[in-house]
Amino acid sequence: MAEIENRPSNFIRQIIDKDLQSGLHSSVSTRFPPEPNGYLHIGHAKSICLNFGIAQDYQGTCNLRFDDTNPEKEDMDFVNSIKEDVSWLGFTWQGEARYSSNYFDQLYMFARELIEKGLAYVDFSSQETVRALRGTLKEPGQNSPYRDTSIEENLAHFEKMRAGDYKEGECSLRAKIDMSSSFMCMRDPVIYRVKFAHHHQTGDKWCIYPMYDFTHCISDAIEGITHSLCTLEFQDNRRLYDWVIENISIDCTPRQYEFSRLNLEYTVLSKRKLIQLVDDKHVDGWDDPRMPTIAGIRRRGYTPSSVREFCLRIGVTKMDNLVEMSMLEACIREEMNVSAPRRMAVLEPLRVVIENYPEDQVEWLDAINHPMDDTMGTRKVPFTKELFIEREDFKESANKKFKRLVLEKEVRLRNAYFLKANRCDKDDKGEITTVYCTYDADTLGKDPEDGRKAKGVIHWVSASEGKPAEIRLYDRLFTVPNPAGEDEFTATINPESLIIKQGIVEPSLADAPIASAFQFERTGYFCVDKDSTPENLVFNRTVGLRDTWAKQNQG
RNA sequence: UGGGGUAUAGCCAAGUUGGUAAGGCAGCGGGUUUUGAUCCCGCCAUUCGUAGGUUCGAGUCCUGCUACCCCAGCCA
Repeated sequence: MAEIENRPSNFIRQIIDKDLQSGLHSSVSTRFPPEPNGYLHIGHAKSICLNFGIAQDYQGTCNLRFDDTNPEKEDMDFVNSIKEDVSWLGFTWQGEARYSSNYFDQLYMFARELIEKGLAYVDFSSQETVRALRGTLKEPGQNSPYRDTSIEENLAHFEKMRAGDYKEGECSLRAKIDMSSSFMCMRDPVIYRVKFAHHHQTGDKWCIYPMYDFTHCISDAIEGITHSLCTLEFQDNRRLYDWVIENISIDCTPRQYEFSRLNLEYTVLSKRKLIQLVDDKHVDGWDDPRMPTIAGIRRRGYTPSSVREFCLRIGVTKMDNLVEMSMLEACIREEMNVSAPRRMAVLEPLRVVIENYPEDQVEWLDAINHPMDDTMGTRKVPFTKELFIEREDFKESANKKFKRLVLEKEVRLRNAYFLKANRCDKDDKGEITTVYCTYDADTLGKDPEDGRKAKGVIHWVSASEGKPAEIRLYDRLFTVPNPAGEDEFTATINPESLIIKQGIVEPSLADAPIASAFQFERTGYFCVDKDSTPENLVFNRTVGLRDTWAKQNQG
């Protein structure tokens, strides 16, 4: 109960509260209704969390319904991936997954009912004519010459449509509403069209398919949906939704409410653009970790609970929005901070030789797996004469603000000893190749007795015992906050959205299972990519650690 | 004067009968720290798109204006 009280309310929950209090409804039923013509993305997650979250909190139900009225664009691969993604997010739909196509027979009969009431007619006008007669935003439309065909003839035509006697585009069934309506969707909308297409659910049974506006409301009513939640662009369509429900014989009155869709900075969330990114090979596929798809963010290392938390935090309103990426990142950092075991990994290795350390000695030092959680225990980390440190953690000279290794100065090697840099080698290009150091054997697990202080703490990995690993670092996919607003959004793709490092990781990481997650101390949260093998370890950086120092030094 | 919507901090967002602007993210100070992380402490809207009006009192009510989003698929 307390959990429910902690849920942020929103205008939809307030409507539900009222409907429950007034007795309009005694229980709540929602549905998540994707068209199986693409992969789900973080925007869908918002809708999923809304619909399933309401069902959970009000002890109601939420159906998964595939809005599959356009077979040419849909297929089973998409329905399967959608089921997988909804499940991954942690939600369970009521009963079996539904399909709008389950209702094709009923839909057909309701269409007949409309014809019988004189509220629908078969129009043989060409699509061009239909468009021309529809009028414009500011001018009313004109009636179709087929608008006054008799009910009997319309019934016969519709039957012939179903029988396959008419070609695609030859005619359509239109609701007879109002050609002068200020709502364009009410100007005698097409509700059935001819399509000789194979359907993934109904096969070749049908050659006419109902349109969204006719199908959705009826499907909701059939399923007993009380609150039908969709995005803002359907606000006008609500008039048609209500018109259909009012004019057919069905004893359920679902209500549609619209909320604003999610927009996320530095990415795109439209199906068309996502398809383009994949088809034009700007990314490696639907599950590329840079993609805002559920599959992509999952592979990137986001957890279901972090995505749910994000959806909770962004709220539900009717306001157009462009949410900052930092909102999403904060959710996964917060979770990983408490759950991810710490490890050491060097992304860009620089060789360190400890001159006063025995040649072939390997010391297995204890390292704590989590600074705030003793139950996560410890592990052994090998310490040897040659180590790798992060290239950016060493400078020949630096100012006081540089809390890392500097010639003649001392730092603490994380989980190990104090280390002092004596000199370094460079190649012909002036690039530092090796740093020669000495360590203080009396500083393991304690500070030096003479009170010396380390300039900082840096991570490291044994050169001989560490494992090479491919480390994939990701940056925003686009260089502008709102690529969708550009003339050609692909022109703003960030060429450095993926940077691959050949790093070295501590040996305990060698057998980490795919998808397992860690904090690589000082560099971020990482997970094992599906490409990873024992011979070729691959890690994805989910998100970096918060780095106030780097920010301040950017100017 | 087509219609439908939306305007509260850099971003997201509470604010429901008018009573004196929640919270989160980001940011900024300071403390702790063997992660420049975490954690802790403090700061961050005299003002709610704008101009008027009503009122003792307006983010909430009224009027005008402005900006932005959506609608002319046999897509959803």
